[in-house]
Amino acid sequence: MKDVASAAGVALKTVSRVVNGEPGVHPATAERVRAAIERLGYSRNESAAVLRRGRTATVGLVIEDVADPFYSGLSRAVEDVVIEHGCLLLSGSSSEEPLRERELVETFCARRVDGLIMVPAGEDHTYLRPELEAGTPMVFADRPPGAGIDVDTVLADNLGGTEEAIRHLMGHGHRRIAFLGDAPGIFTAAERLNGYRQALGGLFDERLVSMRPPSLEGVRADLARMFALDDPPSALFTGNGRYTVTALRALAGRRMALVGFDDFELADLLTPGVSVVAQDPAWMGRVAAELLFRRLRGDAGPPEHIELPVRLIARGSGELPPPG
Amino acid sequence: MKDVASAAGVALKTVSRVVNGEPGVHPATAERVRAAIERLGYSRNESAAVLRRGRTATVGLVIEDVADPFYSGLSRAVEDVVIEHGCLLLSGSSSEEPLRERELVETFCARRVDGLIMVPAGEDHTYLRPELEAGTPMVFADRPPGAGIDVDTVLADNLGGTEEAIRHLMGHGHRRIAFLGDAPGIFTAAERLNGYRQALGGLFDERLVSMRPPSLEGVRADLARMFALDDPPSALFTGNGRYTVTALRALAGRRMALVGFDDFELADLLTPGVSVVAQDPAWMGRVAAELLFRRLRGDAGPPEHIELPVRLIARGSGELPPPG
DNA sequence: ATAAGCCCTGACAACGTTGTCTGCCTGGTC
DNA sequence: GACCAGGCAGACAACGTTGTCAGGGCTTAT
Repeated sequence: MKDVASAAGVALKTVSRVVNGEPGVHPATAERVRAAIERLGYSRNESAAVLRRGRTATVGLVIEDVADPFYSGLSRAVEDVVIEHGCLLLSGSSSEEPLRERELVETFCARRVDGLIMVPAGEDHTYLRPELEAGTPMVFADRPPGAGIDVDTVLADNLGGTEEAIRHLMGHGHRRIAFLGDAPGIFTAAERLNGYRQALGGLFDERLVSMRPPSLEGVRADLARMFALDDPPSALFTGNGRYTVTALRALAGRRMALVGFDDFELADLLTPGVSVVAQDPAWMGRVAAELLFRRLRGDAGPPEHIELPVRLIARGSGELPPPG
Repeated sequence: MKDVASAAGVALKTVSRVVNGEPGVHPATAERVRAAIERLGYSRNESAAVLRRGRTATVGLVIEDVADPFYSGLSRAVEDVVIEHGCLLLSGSSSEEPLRERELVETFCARRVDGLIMVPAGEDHTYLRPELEAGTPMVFADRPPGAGIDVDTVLADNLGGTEEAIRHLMGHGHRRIAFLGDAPGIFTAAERLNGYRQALGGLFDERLVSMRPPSLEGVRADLARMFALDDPPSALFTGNGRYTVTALRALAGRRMALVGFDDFELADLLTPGVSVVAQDPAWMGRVAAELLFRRLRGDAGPPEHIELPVRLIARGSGELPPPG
């Protein structure tokens, strides 16, 4: 910038003014400066600008795993909103590890992101308090923060969606419905289990519930255990997209009624088509990002808790009758 | 930091030393400083550190679309390597628009990323020259840069993989094999078309080639046109994962030999299983990122051009015989 | 002709760090 | 007891930008 200034024969500040499009610069001077910029291939050092201005025009996003279609869809939507607002996105995957979540958040904060969108992995977010008090807006998506922290959240209707799925299966004659999902420490898994339990009422049977990390072997073993019961399940509810796919693979062609939480590509092309409770990750991302930018524009209202509806898509697998 | 210094009763510089783990600080003093840091909830302002040190510990990644499984897999691998090296990842999706690619790159450069990994959307990358001369290392992944720019690239064996796929179909008796792929301006699409052409030799027929953006309607129309020929295709080669899925949907259950480029989730669960030429996006991302960090460590050798092998996975759809 | 006012430009400090250099103080040695 | 070495701490400048304020020239009105 100094070089540009001397090349154009003006002062540093004038170059700064031109670069920032500030008014009060003679058009001819501005043109001369622009020419010098072009000639020298100058590009402003954002770090210095950030240091001086205090705003980084950067938003941090912590998700569980970009490679998971649910989160990559959410990511993309967040990114689009962020870019629209002239900002950039720093993102990181926590791999469902609370420590990595925390490291990511702290690194983002050290870089002074203007705001943070996160899908939490841990259950304790009190470490965020200093940052929150410092005024960094945060939005939790997909899962709420742990106890003691109250910030904006955007969740799906996990409970209602699961209830609807279970009632759908019951409507097709099923009474023995198994539940396959993530560890109960994960909010969405716990919430979906609640929905399952509520919808089943007295039909609930502990032995038909499997909550564990989604490995093919594990799911296979748990299914085998359930099928060995005197009164085995006639239908299956899977707690998220990964489980649905894993379960389909573990079933190995065995025909069985199934409804999964989360829609996924090709669900319609399998035989039978896989019925799902669909949420819209892009919508969730967009809503979360827009909420964040509202905060950045100064909206200081009380924390908002948004719940996005989900919808049941019947494709065949959920409409199979029980055997016999 | 100033506050921490006065709280601990030491000079600014001493705090800086403690924060950076520099030697030459008395353990007791260091402890006092750490306590003050803890008490005040201090966290270093990275922007200032970056300004002073000149390195941002940030890597930029430009891909086509994070929501695409191929790129999200690549993204995740890049992210892991980047984090491993203590850096952070700025990422953006170009949506296959050269202008957006350029904007992203320029924004990343203005933020002084230490290095750049990109899947280019445009065909002209001369705009990168100033940045390259300024010493910012770059690695192109999946597609090479446009003419006149020679930098590190990591590509898949598009040509060989496609040849293998076509020969596989021919080995099962097919002579009329259609090609469905992206616009020929996209490197991978053009390269795969070359492989198709070479493998077919004299059997090549212009009328069995469709290259266009991947919309269901478009693919459907092109397939209908081909099926209406006197000598319609008996097999289909699809030029990437999106086309494979779109084609499966457009075929609407019509049984037809098919091999697609790119593996995808559930390919094995469809009936018949979908045979594919699989590349490994995570591998590509890892290789690209590691190459970048080698450059960052000072390796100044000539640009490397790495080609990753692909492999044909036969699952059934590629082994269907021609009708009759 | 002088004063007032406006438009444009420039000097300077500050943002929060880190690199360099200098200096103090302690402890050991002759 | 004096000197030297080495460990530790601090003063100061610099990174590249932007906000503040002051000033110079030109126009316009009195």
